Parts: sequence; C-alpha cells; structure tokens
Amino acid sequence: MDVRTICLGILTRADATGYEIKKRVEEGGYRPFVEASFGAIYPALNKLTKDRFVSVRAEAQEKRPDRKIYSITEAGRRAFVASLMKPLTEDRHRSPFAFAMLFADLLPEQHIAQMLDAYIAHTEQALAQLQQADAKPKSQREHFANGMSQAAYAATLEYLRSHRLNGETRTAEAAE
Amino acid sequence: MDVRTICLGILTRADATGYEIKKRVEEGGYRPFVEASFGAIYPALNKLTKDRFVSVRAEAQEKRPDRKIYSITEAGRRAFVASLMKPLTEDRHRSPFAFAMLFADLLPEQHIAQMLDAYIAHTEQALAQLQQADAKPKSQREHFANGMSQAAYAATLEYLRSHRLNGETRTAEAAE
DNA sequence: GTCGATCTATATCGGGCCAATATAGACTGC
DNA sequence: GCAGTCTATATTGGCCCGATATAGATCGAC
Repeated sequence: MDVRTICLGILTRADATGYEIKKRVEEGGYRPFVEASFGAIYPALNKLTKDRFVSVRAEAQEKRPDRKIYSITEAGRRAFVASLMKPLTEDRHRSPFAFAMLFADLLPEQHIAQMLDAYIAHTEQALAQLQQADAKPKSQREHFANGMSQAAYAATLEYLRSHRLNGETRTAEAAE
Repeated sequence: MDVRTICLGILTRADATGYEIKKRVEEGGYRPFVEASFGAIYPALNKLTKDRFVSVRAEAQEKRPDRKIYSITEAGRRAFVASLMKPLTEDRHRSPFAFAMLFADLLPEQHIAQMLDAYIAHTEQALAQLQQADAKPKSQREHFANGMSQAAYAATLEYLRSHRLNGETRTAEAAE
C-alpha cells in the first residue's frame, strides 16, 4: 500500500490539497491502518500528476503560497481500483514495546513498570479516540474497519491488565 | 526500532551470522513485532562493526564464502540497553486489507468476499503459529509477548467472523 | 540416480519512505 | 503583545524493503 495508492483512495472521496490528505490520513476513518508523511505525499502527488492520475488546479492566495487542489481523474480511478484488485500485501505490525519486553531481564524493574504503564495509557487513549470517531454517523465500511481496530486494542488492553509483567504480579503469580 | 538495535538485541542472546539473525527475527519469539530484510541487516552489521558494537570472526569454509559470525561487545551491550531506556517510538500497524475495505463500494462484491476469506485464513494461520511456538518451553518474557499478539489476533478473528461484510450478512443484518 | 527445489550465506541496488527542517503569514489564547 | 499553533508547500539525509545475483549443498521425487 504505497503512498500513491493512499492518495488516490482519499481523492476518490473528495478533492484535497497535500496538507488535507495528510490530515485525513491521521483523523479520518483511515487511522490506524495507514500512515503517510509529507515527505512521501508531495512527491507522490507530483508523480500522480505526471502520470495523469490526478489533476491540479492552483488557487491563488494573497501573501501565501498557492493552494494546489488535487482531483482524481478517470484514469486515476481505474488505476486505484486495479491496485485494490491485485493481491494485497500482508499487514505489518511493529511494536518497539513488545520487543523491549523481550529484554526485560536487561532493564531495571522500575523502568519496565514505567514502560508498561505508558503503553497501557497510550493504548487506552487510542481506543478512546476510535470509540469517539465511531460515535459520529459513518458509512458501514468505516464502522466495520473501526470496529476491527477497536476489537484488537480492547483485547490487548485486557491482556496487559491481567498479565502485568511487573514485580508485584510476578510475585503474586509465583505464589499461586 | 531500527535494524541496528534489532541486531544488537538478538546478539545479546547468542552469536550469529547475518543469515541467522534474519531467521531468528522470523521464527523466534520476535514475530510479529519486528521485521528486517537482508538489505537492512548486512549494512547494519557493517555499521555496528565500524562502531565497535559488534565484533566479527570469519569462519573459512571450503568452496563457500566465509561465515561471518558476529558477537556483541561490551560497548554494544551498553548501547543496546541505552536505546531501550530511551522513550520508545509508537507501535505501527499497517493494514492494506482494512484500507481496501474502506473502498468496498468501488469493488465487485465477490472480490470483497474473497479478500475477507483470505484475510481470515491468513490470520488463523498466524494465530496457529503463535500457539504452536508458545507450546515449547519459553522464557516468561517471550510467553508474555506471544500472548499479547495472540490476544489481538484472536479478537480480530472473532470480530471478522461475527461481522462478515459480505452480501448475505449484510442482507441478514438489514432484516433485523 | 538425477533433476528441480529448497537451503545456507553473502551482498548490492533502485526506489520508497520517514523525520527533521525551512519558510511564512494567520489565527488564538493568555 | 507575544508565544504557540495552524495552514501550506517543499527538500534532504538516511534508513529500509524487495528484487536480484551468486553458488555450492542437500534432499525428495520420479
């Protein structure tokens, strides 16, 4: 799922500037499955323009750089659908936290507890955001995708809460 | 969590060649939190050698290129622990599947059903592999990390099975 | 028994992407 | 009135993936 495809997908819903695309990736129903940085979006839009998959119109602004508003073309729509029809690449999950947990024996116990608390807090926050986003009326598709993420986050949280790998719990479990 | 750090972590457990590091990332208790390609591992090991964080000894082999066996140095151990003590970067989840689901309206219904089936099958397989890996005796840390992944996968599966976004279910849900 | 496939093992390259940085005016809160 | 954040574009360095190349070993199938 390269950034060009992500841009095309977002533009199938509405025209947007590069900046708006970035915002939609972060806030829309796309979180947390996709990400894209400015350093990827702007070159992607240039390439898409060259390939005639999007068109640009510049909106002049006083004392500011022009807003470049991108629209998807018919060729772009076809290319987008074609790329979704190709076998999808696998999901990727990367967790520096889980990796660090594997080396808990090399770290101070107190620091482990801190990392765990921070991770739990962060996951709670992400889940709350998803629930909040889901409260607004949405398309069935967005609800489906959002629910899938919520399910995974909720299960992770429950697991962490009941299996806290800190001093007290370790002692308690050993005593069972 | 860059590839240099991943290499250092694996080398804290045992000496290894670049090839063996790759295998351990794929098969060990590291799946599915981390990944690294050869194109990242070999340059990472060169840089680590230059920085004196690992040392190499070449094992000559007849009619084959030398096996280059890497060992972590004391400086390497210190650098590794230091990098785990720094605030960790956030987890990243990327799902081309979930992204594609958001554009279900642009795709043939039959193709959606296929993608869903493939995704479910794939997730089942990943979960089975984790369960199998967990059956062997492991350290408590590895068990903890493995369990966290299992929880997330299992919840995702359950969600997908009960919310299948295909024709029949959609009709059935609409009738409720 | 021999032929294709898979495994061990190294390495490079193009292209894609992230994080940081630069620029610059407008708006918001204190 | 000024600090911080927001809109908006863009570039750069460096990291990383996927594909590709090389090459002998081993192993199962037929």
